[in-house]
Formats: sequence, structure tokens, C-alpha cells
Amino acid sequence: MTSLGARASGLRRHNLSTLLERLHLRGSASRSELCAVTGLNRSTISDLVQRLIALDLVIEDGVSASTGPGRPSPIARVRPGGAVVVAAEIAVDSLAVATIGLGGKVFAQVNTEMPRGESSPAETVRKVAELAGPLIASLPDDCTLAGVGVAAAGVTRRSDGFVHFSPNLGWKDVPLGDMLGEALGESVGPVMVANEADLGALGEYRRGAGFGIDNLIFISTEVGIGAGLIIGGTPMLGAAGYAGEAGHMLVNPNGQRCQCGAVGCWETEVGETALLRAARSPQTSGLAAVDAVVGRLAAGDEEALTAVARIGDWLGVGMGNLVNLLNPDLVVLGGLFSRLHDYVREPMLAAMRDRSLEPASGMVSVVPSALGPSAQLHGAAELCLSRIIADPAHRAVDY
Amino acid sequence: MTSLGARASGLRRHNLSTLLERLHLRGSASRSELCAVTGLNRSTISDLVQRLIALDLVIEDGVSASTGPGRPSPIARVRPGGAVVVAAEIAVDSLAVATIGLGGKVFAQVNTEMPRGESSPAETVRKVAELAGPLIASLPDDCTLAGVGVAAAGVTRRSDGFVHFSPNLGWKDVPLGDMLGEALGESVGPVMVANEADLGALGEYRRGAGFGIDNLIFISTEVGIGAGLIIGGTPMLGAAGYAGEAGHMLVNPNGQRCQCGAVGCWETEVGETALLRAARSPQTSGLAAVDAVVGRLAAGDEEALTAVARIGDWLGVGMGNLVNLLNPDLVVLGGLFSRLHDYVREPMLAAMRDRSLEPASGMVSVVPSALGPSAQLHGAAELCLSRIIADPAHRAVDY
DNA sequence: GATCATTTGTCTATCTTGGCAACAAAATGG
DNA sequence: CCATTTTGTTGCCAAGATAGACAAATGATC
Repeated sequence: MTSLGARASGLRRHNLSTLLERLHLRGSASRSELCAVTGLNRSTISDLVQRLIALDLVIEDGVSASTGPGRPSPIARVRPGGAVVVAAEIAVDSLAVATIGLGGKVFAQVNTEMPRGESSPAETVRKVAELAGPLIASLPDDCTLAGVGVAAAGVTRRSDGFVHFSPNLGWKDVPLGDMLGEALGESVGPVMVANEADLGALGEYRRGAGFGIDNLIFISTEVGIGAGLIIGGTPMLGAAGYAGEAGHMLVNPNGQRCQCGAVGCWETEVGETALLRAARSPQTSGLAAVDAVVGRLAAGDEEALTAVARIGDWLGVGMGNLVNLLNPDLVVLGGLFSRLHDYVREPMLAAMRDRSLEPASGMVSVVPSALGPSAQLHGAAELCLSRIIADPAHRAVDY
Repeated sequence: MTSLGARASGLRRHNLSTLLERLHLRGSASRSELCAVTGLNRSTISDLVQRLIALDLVIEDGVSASTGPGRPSPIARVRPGGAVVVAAEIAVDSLAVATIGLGGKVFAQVNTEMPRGESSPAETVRKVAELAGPLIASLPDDCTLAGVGVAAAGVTRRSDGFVHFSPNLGWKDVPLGDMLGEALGESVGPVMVANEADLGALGEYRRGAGFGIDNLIFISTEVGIGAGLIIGGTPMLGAAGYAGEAGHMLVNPNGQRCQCGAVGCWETEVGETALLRAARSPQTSGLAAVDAVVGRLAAGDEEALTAVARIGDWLGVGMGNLVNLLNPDLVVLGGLFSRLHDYVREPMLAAMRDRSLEPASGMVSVVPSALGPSAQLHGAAELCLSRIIADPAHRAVDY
């Protein structure tokens, strides 16, 4: 409970955090701009910026571009190396690892395809460590590691990085956080694991299509469907971090049986399997099969276009439910529907409007992901960086 | 944005607010208990309590019961008259008005039945004013009015109390906040209107079955269905306050046509109409018809029991969707299903567990409303009181 | 290019707020 | 009645933000 008794040191923490967050999210700013934004006194800003510089989190270089008479104000900007996160995404078909610093600076990134079904937890952890090693080694000398953030495609408990299950990875009860912590060692800092849709939402909110939009839903579709929810500027995780499992929402009692055991789940109508089935693809899963459908769409294949339109319709139905329930400003489509956006847009919007009430349906925008496959990596970085931003003076103290 | 620059006065506000909220929600406390809870120094607590007393919001009387040696600590408690809200609930069949003070103290309450369909906005506003007048007049002299809180059964914009529409009241585009403000005059303070399910959730969270439980869903069923969501201790309102319209979630594409124009909405399967249809009631709506079904249930009528079990099944289906999406600790059933709880419980739980994923489904509790029909009134009171609690020193300043 | 107005950084005194320590007060228990 | 314990009160201190005076750096003007 930070919300109980507050003392003067809490003021400091809050103001340092506000400044650092501002610089982290919106880039450089002159001291006088910081005064205007925070409403704090020049003297106070001066002191705070100096403190952040002493913490190696911020640098001042150059002065503001002249906009009239007056003494120029020094420009403060984040020092990306001041806190660097090893961000990883464990997806069904792929693995990605990146080193991302303050300000969202990507130092380096590697992606690998993972043959579906061959990614046991142990094998995956080994591979992540193997990819992360060289990235960490290649960081400039003045970088401070701030932790490991992992986006995992599964139902994940945030408190300890435990993956309850992931039907699409074929995992069950995996202590992923502990395993990665052991594999990577203590020196990289704490390991934080979260659901990939939640982190996609966070990534798009902080650095993507949802920047500055405090109520948004990120819909992540790879094999299954997950939703990441940002409500009032805060990630909505639920009581134990399991919120956002939208893929198993009932939309069609006469539909297919889902992997989860129930019938008519949303993802049976709009997931990868549904797409391939509708488009009469020879395969029932896999990246290559999806690529083939995308190719047919680009070529104007009538069967594929009809199939995608039907998928778009069901997509919109589920989105309508979400819009009714959550009244977001924005829905960001990630993964599959980011690629298929042009083809699904019309039927999806029509179905969404049909299934949701004015005025909520009238105010919502729907856009494809701006960060694409990197949304989750940026979200994973934010997950760790937010700890430092929340209390810049205590970095590197509690581990 | 209160979250930007923080200064010393913000500390004061925060600490005053913390103390007042503690006393408001959890009743009296000795000064030494307040020290323990907040972690603040004795001197500071002394100063803060004296300030709250000077603001007429708190009184000290008596001393703590002796639990050993040591000087007894004076007991601080909220002064209910320090801030009194006129709380109103505009339901489909009824109207309720109450005067509720700090600490949730109900000074007086009146309820009236409203014949369905005869409650035009103007007539309703007139009636609310007519009921409120005597309640206000009968308040003790030392009471300070803190505003009017209204729970309305409809899609409501919080910022200005505009009711977009309410199918069950038959309203459309009603500036309810303004109308009530005019009818009641300036002296009662600001008028705040919100959705009845949202306020039911708030009421149960602050003073009912969900006390202390930071992630809960309140399902309000009268004629339609609405959900009120408390997430992380904060009411989840969405971008414009329209969140929680769960009644129009698609659950059955082969179902009935809903008043909203779409097919297969949740409330077509579990609302009052569905209940009466399933139980083969001679009427299709109305309190009396529902009462008759409840009577048959109590008498063990087989047809009614089967009907309610089927309704319970669909209730659980929708709840499963909500549990997947929001991962609550608790679901509170209000309205119709509070009365029918014993009869729907088993099929509802079974369906909910079927339709939602472990571990989210395993951790959720489902209970009937603890406040019953008063939940919305208490929520409406909290709506206004929370302004004063957030900044006790500025009460009565901004209007 | 010198001068002035303007803006901003810096420094110091001051204000607000909470903490601390010493002391007083009020209870229990022998 | 006195020792012990707990808590309220009071005066002083520390942390942090502010205000005002002054200096520095720039553009505009002559």
C-alpha cells in the first residue's frame, strides 16, 4: 500500500518519476518545458533534473531551438543506457529477443522461427538465453541492466512468472520466470513474465498506435486470440493477472469445439484454424499456410476474400461485445488481423456496430498495430522499465 | 491532471483524505490506530485529526477500550451530518430517494412504485424532487448537503448526467442531470448521475458484499442486465462512462431478437422476459408476474424450477465470459438474481465453470447482493461523498 | 556593435509538512 | 502510592517546494 501515509520523500519520488516518465515517453524536453508541464518551480526542476543526471538516467545536451528572445533552456533527454531491459517474446512460431533501453531505444534485436511443437519449456529457455547472451555482451559499456521482460503466449501469473498453461505452445504449469532467472543469472536483474496480449497492449499504449489514449483494447491474434486491456491508463490485469482471455468468449453455441473443451469460443470462429478452414487451405495450421492465404488475397482470389470477410464478421461480433463491456476509445488489431486489416475492415466494422450500443460504438476507432511484431517486445521492456520510472532514486537497490 | 507536479499541500490533501476515507469506510478508530494504519507520526495524526474536526467532518468522543496499561487514545469517528448526499435511484418499476451521510449513515429513505411506462423524464424528475424535499427538510440542523447522486437505469454519460437512452424506461437523450439540478435548486450541491449497475457495484464494494475486494463484478438484473465493474479498486467506467453494458453481449446467435435490435443478446436469455417466458407466466413483464414465479418456486413448482435452472445456465454462460475477460475475485448478483439466488446457483456455477478457463474460474466467488435494493443508493451517495473524501479541506468551495 | 527587453538558470531565504525527542498525562498493576 | 506503559503535546529539525533577487544568454532595435 503506497496510498497510506505520505511524507515529503514521497513528493520527491513522485516528481522524479513524473519527469523521467515524461522524458521516457515523449522524448527530450527543455527545462522550461518541464516547468510548464509539471507546474513546478524553476528551482525545483533544476534540482530534480540534476538528481536524475546524478542517477545516470538523464543527460543534458544542447539547448532549445530559439523561439524568440530569452536565455536558451538546456535540453534534457533520457540516457537509453541508464536502464536496459532484455525483452523476449515467446510466440507459437517464433522467438524474439531484444535489448531495449530508456526511451524505447532498441539496442539490438534477434528473431528466430521456432518449429511449432518443438518448443518445450526447457528448450525455449535455453534458446532465449542463447540469443540473449550476445545481445547483452554487445551493449555499450555504460549500460545498466534493469531486468528481463518476457511476453509469453499463455495464461500467466505475474507475481512469479508462472505459466499456468498455453494450449498453443503445449505448455502446462511452467515456472518460466524461475527457469529464465536461473538460465540468465542474477546480474541481469529481475525476470518479469506476462501475457503477450497484455504486453502488446502496453507496447502499443506507450509507444504505438495507442499513445496517449487511456482506454484501449489490443487484440492479439496468432493461433489463439487474446486481448490486452488498458483502462484509464492502467493495464487491467484482473485479480491474479489472468484478465483478457477473450478468445474463449462464447459467440456461437452451434460452432466448433475449441481446444479449451468448450464449444463456440470466439477463437474457433476467427483464429488461424478458422481462417484456413474457411479459405479451404490444404493445411490446418502454420505460418506458411497463412502466408499462402495472404498471397491469394493479394491476388484477388474470390474464395479467400469471401472467407476472410466471414472471419471479419465474427471478429466484429466479438469486438462488439468488448466495446459494450469496456467502452474503449480505441481497438488496436495485432498479429494476424494487423496483416489482414484491409480485407477484414469493412465486415468487421459493420458487425461491431451491429453488435454494440450507441454511443459507445460510435466513439471507438479501430486501427492496425503500429509496432507490428515488436509491440510485445516494447511492452515487455516497459514492464521492467516502469519499476525504475516509478522510483528513479531506488534503482538497482532491491536486487 | 493531478498526477503531475506534487507539492507539500498535496501531501496534506492525501493524508487528510486517507484518514477520512478510513473513518468513512471502516468506522471509528483511535488516534493510535490511525498512527498504525498510516505509518504517520503521532504529532502528524494529531494535527490531521484536529483539522478534520475543524472542518466539521469528524468528531472525537470517548476513548479506546482499555486493552492494557497506557494512556487511552481518543476515538475519532466521522460526523455523518458533515456531508449528506441526496441519493436517488430511478429504476423501471420504482423510485427511491434517501439522505445518506458520511459513514454510510442513512438519515431517511422513501420508496415508491412507479407504474411501468408512466415515468416520463419530466414526471420522474418532479417525483424525485417531491420525495427529496421532505427528506432534506427533516435533516438535523448541523447537516451540510454535499450533492445529489442519481442511479439511473440507462446508458449514461457521467460528465454531465446525460442519459443517452434507456430502453426499459423508454427514455432517449434526456439531460437528467440538468433537469434535476433545476428542480432541486443550487443549495443541494452538484448533481451527479451514473448508471445503476455501476453504482450498485460501487455500493457493494464500499459497504456491501464486496467490501475490501478490489476486483469485482456486480451484475444487476431488473428488466435488462447491466454490469458494474470494479477493477483494482477503481470503478471501471470506460472512455465516456458507458462501460458495463453486458446485457447486449452475444451469447446465442439463434436466440430471440432484443429490444436493442440485435439477436441473441445475453439479456434475451436471462432477463425478466426470458424468465416469464420460460416459466410460462401469463404476463410478459412486471413485478407482480415475477413475484408469482418466485411464489411458484417456493412452492416447488416443477415447471418454474426447470425454467429458472435454464435461466441460471445462460446466466452462468455470460458470467463465464466476464470471468475470462476480467478475472475478478468476486461476482455479486443484484436485483432479480439476488432474489433467485438459491434456485439459479447450481446451474449458474456449473455453466460459468464450463465457460471459463482455470485458474480464473477457480478463484472467483459468487454471492448475492448484501445491500439488496439499497446498493444503488449507497453507490450514489459514495459518488458524491468521494469528492469530499478526495479533498476534505476544499469541501463546499467549488460550487 | 551597443543596448534593451525577455527568458531562464542559480542562489538564498522562507514556507509547509512531517518526524523526532522530551515531557506530560492517563491508564494498569502491584 | 509508585513503577510501567502508552499516548497526547510541544518545540525544534529536516526535506522539499516556492518566491524573489540576480546573473546569464539570447533576439530585436537602433
